[in-house]
Amino acid sequence: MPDTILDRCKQNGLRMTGQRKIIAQVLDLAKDHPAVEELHARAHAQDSKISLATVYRTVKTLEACGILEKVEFRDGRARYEAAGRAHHDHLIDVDTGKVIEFVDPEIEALQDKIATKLGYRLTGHRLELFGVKITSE
Amino acid sequence: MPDTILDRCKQNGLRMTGQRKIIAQVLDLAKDHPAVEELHARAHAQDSKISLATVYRTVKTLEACGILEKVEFRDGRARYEAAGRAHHDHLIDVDTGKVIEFVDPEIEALQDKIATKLGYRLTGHRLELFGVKITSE
DNA sequence: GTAGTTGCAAATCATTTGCCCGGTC
DNA sequence: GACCGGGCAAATGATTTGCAACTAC
Repeated sequence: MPDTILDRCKQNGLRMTGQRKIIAQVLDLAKDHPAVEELHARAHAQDSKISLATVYRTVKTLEACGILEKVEFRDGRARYEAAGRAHHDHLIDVDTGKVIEFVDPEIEALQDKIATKLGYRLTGHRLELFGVKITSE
Repeated sequence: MPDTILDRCKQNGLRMTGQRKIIAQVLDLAKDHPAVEELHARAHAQDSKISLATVYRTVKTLEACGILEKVEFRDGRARYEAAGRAHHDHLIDVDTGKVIEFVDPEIEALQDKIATKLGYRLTGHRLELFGVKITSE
């Protein structure tokens, strides 16, 4: 079982204030991909003293530490997810906005192969598939 | 040789004003992926009467017509490229910001297969690889 | 004790829009 | 000539920042 966000913050020597603890917990519990505004709403529910600016500052700090990864879908808002988990990609339901995570070893290998062929070593990648549910019509 | 942006605008029954002609030409000549601000700079160089708002309105119109596709890299600015060309993906040089386009039939097929396995029919996709140039060290 | 954090409000940045004028079909 | 498109400046939405008060280490 991987460390919690809180653990990883401590490992990075971050000063753990009350608001950071709450934000870390919200992130740990989030099974979806909440935008910053949504993170703030959840954190604010635990402690009404947490400001939106603090949430923005915190996710930015955690991203800089490599604890979070920023993902941007098509709605102009940034979302964050825990980094360092097994790599995975996203399939986005264009009707509902629902995000489905998946991993496919074949496609991972292919991405590396392509980059190498082009003379590059990958430092990151992002694959987003947009689609509609197949209905048995 | 595919139609020019101007041709495709006419085919879509768009009213071709002077500013739209210039913007279409700038887009045809662009071999890179200029952000809107940059498109405006180039168009403005041809006719100093073209406003930024017009460029925004024009790219949005062309996107709605399926003439352009919006691509968003990691700097928060929207970029556009001609749609309807052969599908391709992007490799972004993390040191220089340079964008390399590539196509790989294997990865295209795999994307479809994965979506189908998950119960979806693809309506769009985006693959961005971030990497550093391999130097013969 | 002190440097790192926070809240609040004002500032930025990219993008959009209202309004009224001008040009295209 | 009607209607769409354009310029300008003000509005918007997401995110950032200056500053003074606060707090974890």
